[in-house]
Formats: sequence, C-alpha cells, structure tokens
Amino acid sequence: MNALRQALQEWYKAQQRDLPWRHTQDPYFIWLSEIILQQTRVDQGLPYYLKFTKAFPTVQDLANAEQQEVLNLWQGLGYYSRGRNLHATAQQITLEHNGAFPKTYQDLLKLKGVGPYTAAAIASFAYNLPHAVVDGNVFRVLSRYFGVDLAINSPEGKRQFEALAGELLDQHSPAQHNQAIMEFGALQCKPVSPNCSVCPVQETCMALLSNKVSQLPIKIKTVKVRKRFFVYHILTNGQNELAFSKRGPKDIWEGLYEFPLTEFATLDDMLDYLGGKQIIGERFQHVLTHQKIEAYFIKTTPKENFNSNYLMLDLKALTDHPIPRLIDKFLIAHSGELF
DNA sequence: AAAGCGGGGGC
DNA sequence: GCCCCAGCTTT
Repeated sequence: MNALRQALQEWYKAQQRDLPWRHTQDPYFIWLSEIILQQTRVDQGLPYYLKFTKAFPTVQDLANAEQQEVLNLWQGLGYYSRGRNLHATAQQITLEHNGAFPKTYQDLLKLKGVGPYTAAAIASFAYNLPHAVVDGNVFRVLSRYFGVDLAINSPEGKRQFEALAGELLDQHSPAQHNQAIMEFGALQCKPVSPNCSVCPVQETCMALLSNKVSQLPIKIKTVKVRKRFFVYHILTNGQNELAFSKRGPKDIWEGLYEFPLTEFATLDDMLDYLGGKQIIGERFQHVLTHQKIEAYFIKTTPKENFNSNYLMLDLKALTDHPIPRLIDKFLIAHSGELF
C-alpha cells in the first residue's frame, strides 16, 4: 500500500502532462474541467475547456448566459445533460451561494451533475481535502495492482474499490495523489497494451504476476443497441431559410435543433416512405452508445409538411443554435444542395 | 439494480 | 466490430 502510494507520486512527478486545469485551484475552473471530462478523453475535452473558460471567465458569466449559448458551446461533446446541468448549477451558485462554491464534499455532492467522483475531485484539487477519486482509471489501476476481480460496475464492486481507494489515499497530499493515480491509469496502466515492462510497480502488481493484466478490470456488459430510422425533411421557404425543430426531453439530444423528423420503426417502413422522394446525399449512419441511427435527408415542400411550430433559420442563424453531430455532418457534406 | 445518455479514438 | 473514456441521473 505504502509502496504503491509512493511509486505513483514519483512516477507522476516525472511523467505528468501539462494540462491547463492543473495550474489552478479555483473551484470554478476545476469544476468546469471535471464536468467536461466526465466520460470524455482529455484530448477531446481540452478544446472545450479552453472555449468555456474564454467565453465565461467567471461562474457569474456562465450563469448570466442563455442556456442555448451554453449548449451551443457544448455542441459536439455529447451527453448534453452535462451542459444543461452546468448552466443550472452556475445559476444556483450565483443566486444561492452568492457566487461562492461549496467548500465540503457533502455540499459539492448536492450540485446538479456532481456525483461522487466529481465531488471528490473538486474537494481535493481545489481545497486539498482528503477524498479519494474513483474514476475509470482508478478502477483499472486498483483492480490490476491488487488483483480484484469484482465487477467495477456492480454496486458491491464499486463499494470495495471506493474503500480501497480511500485506504490508498495520501492524507497529506490528496490533490497530488488523486492526480497521480488517474494520470498513471491514463498513460501507463492503459486499458489496452499497458507498458508493464517499464512499470514502476511491476514486481508487486498482482495482475502482472498472475498474467491477468488483459483480463482486468472486470466489467459486466449489458449492451443492447436500439436501431432507429430517421427521415429528415429539408423544408425551405424561398428565402434561404430552413425549418428546424427543437428536441424535447426523455430522448437523445434534448434541447438541440434538427430538421423536421419522421421516425420509422423499421428500415422497410422508412424505405417505403422514401419511394419517389428526392434524397439529398447518401444514407447516414450515426452510432451512439445504446442506439444506431440510420438517417436520410429529403427535400420536402411546405404543403406536405408544414407545421407552424417550426423555426425558420438560415445557415448563418443556425450557427448559434446547437445541433447534433449527425445534422452537423450532413450540413458539412451537403449544405450546397439544400435550396 | 438497471437503463439512458454522445461522440471519438484505438485496435 | 468492440471497448473505453477525469460519470451522473432517472426509473
């Protein structure tokens, strides 16, 4: 336990990446970075962190923005409830806490979008409080080093790993310890082909000693992918404007804009409907974690598909409305063929 | 306890 | 094609 703790920090001092959120202890910037990085690789989240800190230098600036402006900056990052919660929490902090961030783990946990991992991260990085982070990296490092074969996504496994992480935590420098174990998981003890041959704890790693590195951590998988069939209508009004509608709750892409949509239960139903219609581009496939979408884009006349709830926007006005990646990719490929 | 929620990158 | 990523919320 002691040996691992010390090895992680020494490794970290030598190998750490230079990342912007490691140069601050401001809870606002720490929180912002942690929300952006949930289920997101550093490389993917970094440009968003830079955009957000530039657009909203303080939590008040974020609170004063329109939700649409926030989602627009979030566009392309996925899991859009993070963006909505980010905005709501900024307003809550500005209004109810006078702009000051909560200063304890328990109070941080009450914020929307802040769970056990993020609360521990903010508590340690901003206030140096002794709370151990447990993220995907920590699960992996602990399960391999200690040879724990409990499923990391079972409640029992989660409890055990949290207890283990708590024991391992360096009470005297929780911030550096937490950074160290996560960075070690991200760069050294990687999910696939970790660099065990140069690992500083190779002599005491249970997984390496028992040749089980590639089998840990254990994760129960329950993947069932729903197939969906979308036909999007390109509906113009003769003034270079297109019809859009805003997606509602309890489905993907809440709060984002898209073309008027007709959804079908099966591919055959969709193909029947498409017979004789003017299709723009090819069939688009869009893969999400639990859904696979097949989409076509067709030209439609107002008579066939008019609905006064549609929002008419030209392509310039669209740039300050958040859209799903699927729509974005279509527009990048075919914006010259719409009118 | 399980399901739902994005998008990208590595292999 | 499969897996994973600085997870959280809702059911």
